[in-house]
Amino acid sequence: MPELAEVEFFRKQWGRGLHCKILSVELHGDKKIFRGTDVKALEKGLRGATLQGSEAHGKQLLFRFSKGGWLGVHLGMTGKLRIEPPGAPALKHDHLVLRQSRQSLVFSDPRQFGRILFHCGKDQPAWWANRPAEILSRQFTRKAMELFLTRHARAPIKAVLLLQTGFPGIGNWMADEILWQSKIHPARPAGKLRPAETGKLFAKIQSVSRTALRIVGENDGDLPKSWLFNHRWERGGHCPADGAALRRGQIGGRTTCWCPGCQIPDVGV
DNA sequence: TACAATGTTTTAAG
DNA sequence: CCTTAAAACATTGT
Repeated sequence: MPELAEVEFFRKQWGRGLHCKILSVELHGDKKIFRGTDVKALEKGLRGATLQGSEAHGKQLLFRFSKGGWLGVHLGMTGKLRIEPPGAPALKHDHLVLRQSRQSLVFSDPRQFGRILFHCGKDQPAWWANRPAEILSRQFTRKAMELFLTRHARAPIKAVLLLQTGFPGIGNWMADEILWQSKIHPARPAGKLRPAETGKLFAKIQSVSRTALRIVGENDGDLPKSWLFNHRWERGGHCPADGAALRRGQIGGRTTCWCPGCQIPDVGV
C-alpha cells in the first residue's frame, strides 16, 4: 500500500530500534527482493552495527548504521516495516529481520516488488544520490513542474503524475485524488493543460501530500470522507462532490477512477 | 477460473 | 538520444 505518506508511516515503525545494536540478521537471500544486492556484505555490515537514523524520500527509504552501513528499502506494492518482540519467529514473507536486544525490525513483502539495497562506506551510495526534488521541498516549483509536463506533453496527465522522476512519492491513489480535486480528467495530455489548471494541479499536489502525511504518516488516521479516496474502490461508488457514479478505466497502465461530472475529458481549443 | 492489486523495470516501438 | 506503451515480475484475494 505504500505511497508518500504510508512510506513515512513505515519509516517511523522502525524508530523504536534507533540507537540500538543489531545482534543478528536473518534474511531470505535468494528472494527477488535482494536482486543485485550482496547479501553476505549486508549481513556482515549490519551485524554488530547500531541504527543511527533514517529518512524517506518519495517512496525510497534509507536507514543509516554505524560501521558505514547504508540500507536502502523500497516497499514496492505490498512491502511493510514493523516491529516484533526479540525472539518472534520470521513469517513466510518476512524477508529481512534485524534482531536487537529489545525488539526485531522486520521487512515483509509477499509480492516482492520491493527491494533491499546495501552499501558499506563513508560516502552515500550512488543509489541515494541525484534524487529528484521532493514535492514539499522549496526546489519543487510550479515552473519545474510545468517543464516536466512539457517534456511528457503527449502522455496522459495521470501517467505523468506516476513518474517518480517528476513526482516522487505519488502513486495510484494519490494521482487519482489530485486529479479529482483539481477537476482534471486523467486522460488529458499533460501538455494541453491550461495555466489555470496547472496552477490548481500544483496546489493540489502539495495539499494532498501535506494532508496525507499529517493524517497517515504521523497518526495512521483515516483520510477525509470528502476525498475521492474513500469511495474509489466501492462498487457502485459515487463522487463525494456531486454524487455522480464514479467511472473506472485503464489509464497510464493503471486502474484509474474519476468523476464524469467533475472531470471533463477535454475542452478542445 | 480469471482477473486485479496504493510499483518499478525491461523491452519495443514511434 | 528521447518519449510512450505494454508486458513482466510473485503472490494473494475476490
